Amino acid sequence: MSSASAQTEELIKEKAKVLIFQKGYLNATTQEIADEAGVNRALIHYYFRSREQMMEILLEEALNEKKMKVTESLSGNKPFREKIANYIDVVVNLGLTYPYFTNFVISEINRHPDKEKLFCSKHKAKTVDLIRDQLEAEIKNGKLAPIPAEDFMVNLVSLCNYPLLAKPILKTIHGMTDEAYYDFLRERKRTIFITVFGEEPPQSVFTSVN
Amino acid sequence: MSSASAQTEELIKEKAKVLIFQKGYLNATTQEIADEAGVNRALIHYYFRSREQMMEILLEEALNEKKMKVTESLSGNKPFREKIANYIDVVVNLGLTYPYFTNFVISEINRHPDKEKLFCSKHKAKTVDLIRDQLEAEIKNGKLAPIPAEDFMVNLVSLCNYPLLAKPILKTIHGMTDEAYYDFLRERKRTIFITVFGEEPPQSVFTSVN
DNA sequence: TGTGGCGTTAACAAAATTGTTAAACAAAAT
DNA sequence: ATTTTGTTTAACAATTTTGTTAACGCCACA
Repeated sequence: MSSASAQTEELIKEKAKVLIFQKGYLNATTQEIADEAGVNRALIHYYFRSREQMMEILLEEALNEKKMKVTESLSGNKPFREKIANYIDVVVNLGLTYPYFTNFVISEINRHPDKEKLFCSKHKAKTVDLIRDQLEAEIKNGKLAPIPAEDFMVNLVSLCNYPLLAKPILKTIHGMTDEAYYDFLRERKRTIFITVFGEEPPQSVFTSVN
Repeated sequence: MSSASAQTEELIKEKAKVLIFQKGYLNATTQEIADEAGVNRALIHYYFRSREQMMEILLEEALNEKKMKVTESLSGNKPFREKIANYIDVVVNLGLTYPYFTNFVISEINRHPDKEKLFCSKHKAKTVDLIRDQLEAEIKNGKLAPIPAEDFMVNLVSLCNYPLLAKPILKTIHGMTDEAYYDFLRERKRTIFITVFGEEPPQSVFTSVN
């Protein structure tokens, strides 16, 4: 596999992700993807055989990246609040670059219900389990209002993901530019923490966007 | 317009909504819609001229229904918490029947950015304004932790909508049947209230699903 | 009874999208 | 220099999806 080849293949995947996961053009045609990458449409078939196979690769890659980052944010011997702060940071940052990724995954599941388990079961089940013990300990110690781990996680996921997903709507509501919207989201990391815990986050645990 | 005609037209719209907003088949073809309604595909063109025009009608109808219900839930002289409880109730119930409606709206906005303002601007801007004064009064009276109206609203919207939208994922995570999932969501109405206010809702303000 | 309008249908046409192929091209190896 | 290998392209073919049309059936009503 020559350098040029690897480059082109990567370019196509990259631009397809931009078009679909970033710009939210969920059903981009092969022509539109080729245009975005500035290459001939036939190359998509040369490298990926078919549109569908390319999609599967895109999905798997993005899924793995997210899975890895999320799992890491919730692993190790860190204190509970630090883990959750990391999680918020990671998910919001990912969402800032690929706001429509979740949207895409959901659409895919609806179109191919058989692949459902392939997508999330293993990974997400683990996510809840990564925090369950610590969460219950916090509650026992009176440091957190009692709440089932499932609800806590759903709250967290909702607060992190929805504002990214609903970007065009929220932007219009508040009459924001892209720039202002990103500022708003960065601020929201703290707001999410406060909403979930009822108190301020430790220190400046949140990173800025890449 | 004869009775049969009105019936068929309504049937097509109804079934299209089921397919797209309820089953999440976002890019249903005219054939699939016709099949769902059990009619000849040509009737879609007979009644709506083109697929696109039908979509516009579906969108407008669903949007108006939601707008009306949401606005009503937040209007009148009711106390703040009652309004918010009503809002949660309405949005979650709507989401139970049309979980992918928001998803669809977002996709549409991305495909046709020019229509953006048509969709939400007027309606949603009003939504925030419907609660701003009362929210600020609550904070002033020490009945609610200080929070900007925008953030409060985004929290609320996120917590209400995301779990519906992510139905297939969440169902898989917790290994739920459809039945169990609906129970979970009904329970969540209370959870959302508690998350947002940090305390229990008034009484049994929440209705069961229709 | 038969005529006209309306809803419905199947068959066809057009457009959009995906997939294939053969030839042109470039770079490296012989 | 020539072959070889791998990349890119334009042109074509196949498929899918949308849109159109002409004919059929049905019912109300003259």
